[in-house]
Amino acid sequence: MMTRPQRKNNPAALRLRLLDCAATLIVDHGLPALTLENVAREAGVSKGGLLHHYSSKDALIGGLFDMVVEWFGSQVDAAIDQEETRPARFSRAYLQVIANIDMSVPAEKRLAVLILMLSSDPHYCARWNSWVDSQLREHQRTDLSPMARTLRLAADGLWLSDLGGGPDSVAATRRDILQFLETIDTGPVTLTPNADKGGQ
Amino acid sequence: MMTRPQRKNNPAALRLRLLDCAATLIVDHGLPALTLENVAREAGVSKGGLLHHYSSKDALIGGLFDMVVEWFGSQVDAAIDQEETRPARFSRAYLQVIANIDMSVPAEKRLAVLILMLSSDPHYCARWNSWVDSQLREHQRTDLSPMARTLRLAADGLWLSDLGGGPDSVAATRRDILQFLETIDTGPVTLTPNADKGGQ
DNA sequence: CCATAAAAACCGTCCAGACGGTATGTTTTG
DNA sequence: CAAAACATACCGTCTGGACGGTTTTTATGG
Repeated sequence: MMTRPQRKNNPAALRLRLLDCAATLIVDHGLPALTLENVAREAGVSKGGLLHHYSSKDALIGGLFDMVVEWFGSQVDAAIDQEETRPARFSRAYLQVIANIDMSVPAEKRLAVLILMLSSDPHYCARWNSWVDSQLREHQRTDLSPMARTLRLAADGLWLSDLGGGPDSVAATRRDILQFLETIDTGPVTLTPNADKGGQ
Repeated sequence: MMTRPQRKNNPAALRLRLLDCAATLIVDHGLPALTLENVAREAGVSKGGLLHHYSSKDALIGGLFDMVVEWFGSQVDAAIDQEETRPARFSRAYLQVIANIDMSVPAEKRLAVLILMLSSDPHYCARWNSWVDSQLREHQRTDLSPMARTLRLAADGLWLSDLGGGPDSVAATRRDILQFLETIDTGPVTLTPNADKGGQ
């Protein structure tokens, strides 16, 4: 009755494992550690086996990118406020997901990979931007305010800080920041209309 | 009377040019483009010439790091609010410097390099963190608030966005964000003490 | 149920190119 | 002329990936 009759070799699982090992390698030992041999060894297969599923290193990285973006997207979707009308709905979820990342959990290390890829390859930068744009279009009613932007920027900063183990990666200070961001949320969101210094 | 009698070969200038070319290469073509050959060619010297001044690739990157941090530090110092008592004095300057970066100016591209280095090498992460820590210690009277942290986080996000040409790298939206951050600055900075949801 | 053939999954080896670095010149400067 | 500033040639290593072989799975037909 099982859909997968439990074969000895499980290609789908191996593909996942390959991506996970690649992510782990990058996070734990930096980008240069991402070699085909290392990934293959870590996943317990030969280089030939790896190249069978991902016909080139670029294909592997591309698959990794897709996986991470999809995972992040699903996390944000799950964290999105139910209240349809709440301002910065998407951006708040975006922040929550990033803020709640626990780098000690292997699966969540994946997200750190994204920063690496974004900062390394302009190509993935463009793909990431287009993803964010599409999400923003989807939530244009709630997430085009400067506050929403600020929330996302702070999230990105937190994200970056996570990677380097900066002072903001400590749980306590992180709670303070989230609390503060909540106050500016529920606070006076309307910009003072007498902002006159709008030069150019 | 001039201190540098205009020699045909100017080692000091070449060292600067080497670092600048390295930065430009990284920003324009990603980290993997940073090879000794590329840097040397871009700077118009041979690889031997490059290795004469920076005896290894690590030495080159280290010099690049030092240059960028020093440049950023001087920029922040110059942008620091004169008013001694103003809250988030340092963090606001930090934000201003990053927000005013014009990536079309070659010299300012250097800053983008920092992100790359921070996200690549834990070693430079630590050095950067220690720099920030020292600055924070220096401004502990004004820059330890959650708001100050938030300002810096948003600045980092903006910084990251600059690198990838994200939606927040546009000058107009950037002005909006800065304006918004100013409002939360002058607004009610005191946290509501009845924040009870401090679970975990 | 079994035989068998084909396709998919996987392995181990080898190679060309790139890259960091060395060693040894050659020119310029003081 | 001595030392610094550069150039040229070269080497060892690593890595991506091509290639042919081997095992496992699946499809087919009786």
